[in-house]
Amino acid sequence: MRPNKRDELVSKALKVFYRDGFHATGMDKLVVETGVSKTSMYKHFRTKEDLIVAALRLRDENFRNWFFQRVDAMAETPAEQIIASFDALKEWFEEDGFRGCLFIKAGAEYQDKDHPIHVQAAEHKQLLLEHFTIVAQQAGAHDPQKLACQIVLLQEGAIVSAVLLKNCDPAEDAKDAAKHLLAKELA
Amino acid sequence: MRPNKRDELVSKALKVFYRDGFHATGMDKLVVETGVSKTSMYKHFRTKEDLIVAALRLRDENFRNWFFQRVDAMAETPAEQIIASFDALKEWFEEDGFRGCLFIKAGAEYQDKDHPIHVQAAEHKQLLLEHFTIVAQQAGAHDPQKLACQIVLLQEGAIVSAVLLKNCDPAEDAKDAAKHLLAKELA
DNA sequence: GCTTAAGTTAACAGATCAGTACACTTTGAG
DNA sequence: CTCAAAGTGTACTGATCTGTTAACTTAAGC
Repeated sequence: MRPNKRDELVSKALKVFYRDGFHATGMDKLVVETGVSKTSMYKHFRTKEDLIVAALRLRDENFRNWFFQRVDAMAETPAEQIIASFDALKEWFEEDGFRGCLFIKAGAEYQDKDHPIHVQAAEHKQLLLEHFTIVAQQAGAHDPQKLACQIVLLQEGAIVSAVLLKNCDPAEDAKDAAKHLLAKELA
Repeated sequence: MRPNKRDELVSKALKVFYRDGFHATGMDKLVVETGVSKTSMYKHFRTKEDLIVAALRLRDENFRNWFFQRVDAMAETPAEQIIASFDALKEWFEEDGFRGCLFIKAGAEYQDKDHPIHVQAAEHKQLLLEHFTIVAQQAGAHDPQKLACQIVLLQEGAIVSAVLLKNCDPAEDAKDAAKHLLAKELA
C-alpha cells in the first residue's frame, strides 16, 4: 500500500463526497471515479466510514490552510483579519462548484454526537473557534471567547445562507455585523 | 384516501426523517413505524420525494407557528421581538431530541438547487427572512432588509453551532450580537 | 532470479433500496 | 343491501448497498 496512493484516493473521494453527499455516494461509484479496484479500496480503508473520516481530516487541513493563509494575505492586524475572514468566505462562496460546508453536511447526515464522523466534523469547528479566539485575544478584545463565538457564528450563518438564500449577500452582511461587534469589543 | 390519514402519515414520517435523516430512512422503515401498509403508503405518496416534500411543508408550518407565537408571547414591541427570537431558539435547543434544523439538513442532503426538496428548504428560510424584514421595518430600522438578513444569519449560525460546538452558548452569543446590531440600526 | 507486497479482475454474498402487482378485507354512503 | 373507495398483506421486481473471496498480475528490493 503506497501511502501516496492512499492520499490520492482520499483526495478524489473527498471531491465526490463534497459534490454528491455521503449517503448518496456508494463505494461502487467511488471505485469507478478513482479508477482503483474495489479490493484495493478496501485494503486502504477498512470501511466506508473510515474513508469518510479520512476525507474529513484532509478537508479540515486543506480548508484551514487555505482560509488562514488567505486571511493573512489580506490583512495585517488581528482586528483586520477578523473582518477579512468574511472576504475570504465571499471568495469561497463564488467559487465554481461551491456546495456549502462539508462539515455542516457531515454533521447533518451523521447526527449521533458519538459517531466518529460527527466527532470529526465537530473537531473542525472547534479548531476554527480556537483560532479566532486567539486572534480576538491578539486584537485586544475584552471578552475574546465571546467575540470568537460570535465571529464563528456569523461565519456559519453566512455559509448556510449562501446555500439556501437568494437575493442576499450573506458574506457582506456578516462582515458588516462583525465590524460592529468588533468595534464594541475594542471600545 | 381519508385526508386525515395522510396528515398522520406525514406527521409520523416527519419525526423519523428529523431523527434519522432522509437518505438513511427507507420507505420500509417508515411503513413499519407508521403501521401502515406499503401499498397504502404509495397510494398517498407517489414517491419518497413527494413524502419528503410534504413533511417539509408540515414542518415549515409547525415551526413558523411555534416560533412566531412563542416570540409574540415573550415580547411586545418589534424590537424586543427580534431579541426574543433568540430566547425562543434557546428553548428549542434545549428540547429533548433537538437535532438541528430540518431544512439545513434537507439542503445538505439534496444540494441541487433545482431539486424540489432543496427548493422547499430554501422557501422556509425565505419565509423566515421575509417575516423578520417586516418586523425590522416595524421596529424602525434604517435598513430593514439588511438587519433582517443579519438576524436570520445569526439564527442559522446559532443553530449550526448548537449542533456542532460544545462549551458554548450560541443562543446567548447570538442574542448579544443581535442587541448590538439592533441598537446600531435604530440609532 | 526469487520473494513479497500491492495491485488487478470478477464474481459473489446478504442486506436494503424504491417501487409494483395481485388478491383480499374493511367501511361508509346511497 | 350494494357498490366503490380505501385499506390490507405479501410477495416480488431490479437496482444498489457495503463488504468479501479467490485467483491472477505487476513491480521493486535483496
